[in-house]
Amino acid sequence: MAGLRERQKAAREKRILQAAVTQFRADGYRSVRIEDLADMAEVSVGTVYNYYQTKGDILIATVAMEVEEVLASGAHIVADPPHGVEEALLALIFQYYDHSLNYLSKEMWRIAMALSIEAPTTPNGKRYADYDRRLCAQVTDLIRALQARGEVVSHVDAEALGQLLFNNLNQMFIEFVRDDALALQDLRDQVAAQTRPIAQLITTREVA
Amino acid sequence: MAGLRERQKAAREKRILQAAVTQFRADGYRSVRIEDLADMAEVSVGTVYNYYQTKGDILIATVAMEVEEVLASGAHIVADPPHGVEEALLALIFQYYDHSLNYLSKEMWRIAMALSIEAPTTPNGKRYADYDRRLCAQVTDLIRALQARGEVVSHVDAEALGQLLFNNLNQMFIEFVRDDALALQDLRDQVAAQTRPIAQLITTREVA
DNA sequence: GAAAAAAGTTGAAGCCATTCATGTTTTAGG
DNA sequence: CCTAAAACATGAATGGCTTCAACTTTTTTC
Repeated sequence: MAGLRERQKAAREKRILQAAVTQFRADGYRSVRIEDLADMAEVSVGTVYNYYQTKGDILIATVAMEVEEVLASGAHIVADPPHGVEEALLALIFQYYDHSLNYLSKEMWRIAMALSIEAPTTPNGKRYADYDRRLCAQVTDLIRALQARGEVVSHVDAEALGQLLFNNLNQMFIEFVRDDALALQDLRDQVAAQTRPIAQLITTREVA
Repeated sequence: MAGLRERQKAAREKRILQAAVTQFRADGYRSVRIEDLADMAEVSVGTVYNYYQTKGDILIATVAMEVEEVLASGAHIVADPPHGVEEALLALIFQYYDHSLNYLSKEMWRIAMALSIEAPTTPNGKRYADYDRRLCAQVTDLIRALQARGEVVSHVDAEALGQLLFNNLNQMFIEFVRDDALALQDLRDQVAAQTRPIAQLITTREVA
């Protein structure tokens, strides 16, 4: 069985993360001070820094929970995609989008993305970049699956196309979180409009 | 003629910006303190803040110079694109890329991008977002020009495709500046691989 | 079960972007 | 030219993230 020390550590880390998820959503990342988290988690400021290297680290930890869920949902779609190239691609993309605000606010996404760009060599930055890579791989995998089913023409480069579509959906997501006025439906509509022409171009044609 | 006050103001602003360009490149944005810029520009810290709202503002002002040049170069290509869809698209994209490190370091780009995502409602954030919009419009314009010349099939949605290609090149540029080890040539190769298949798909075929 | 060692906690101090009350320089009016 | 008003410069003070030397608690050893 785990020693006392180990249990206390786990409990403290959990309390800090819980405080962060609650406070960041309620008051906004910026106005939450480390001292607030420390108070709510009933530890000292110094202790917060024993568990997380920076304030941004705490945020990334909350983002990580969300992305892990998104990746898991995405895997189901890749394993058994809907029929039709457009339908399958949009199912995966919309899955990402619809999930994205479950635990996180737009502000939290903004800061997390900014961090990953600004400080790419930190553990945080790498972690976020790695999630991007896995999401991108999932899009590529979907295209491969559609090729295997004969729905996508076999001669297109699945990897290049997967990257292109992922980069687009990712950039559009950035625009979505940048503008608080933009609704999820707007995002869906725009990305659908961008993805559809590509879907049509790569769909296998009946050889009449 | 301009009054003394006006001339002094212009001179101070110029000295501050000059100090910023020099110091940010030499020592890195992060390690340059406002006090350093103030010293080099021979003004006080408070004065720096009379000319720029935040440290990020000063950075964005340096980025703005670069982007204006890039847009101007891009306009030439759009006005008279090389022949061939792939050639024309890559000419424009590579123009952007090759220009990008003239005055700015990768770190400066990273911070500027992070700022524009993190604080989208500030004048800075909006300014950067606006540059993105203009660059995107340029890609779209190029596609329209190629359609007008009959090189791109007329039925594709130039705007949707322009956005898709721009989002891709932009995202790839983010990855480029995120990784100090990545060379300009790597970026060019990767984006070429992603753009080429699309170029082929939208190129007008001879009707045999 | 007592003492030494290991592991972890603590909060005051340091650092730096940013603000603001005060002082100084320039302009405009007479 | 002199003065009032406007515009601007100044740098000490503020606030919040982060660090670190001193202190506690837990574990290990005998």
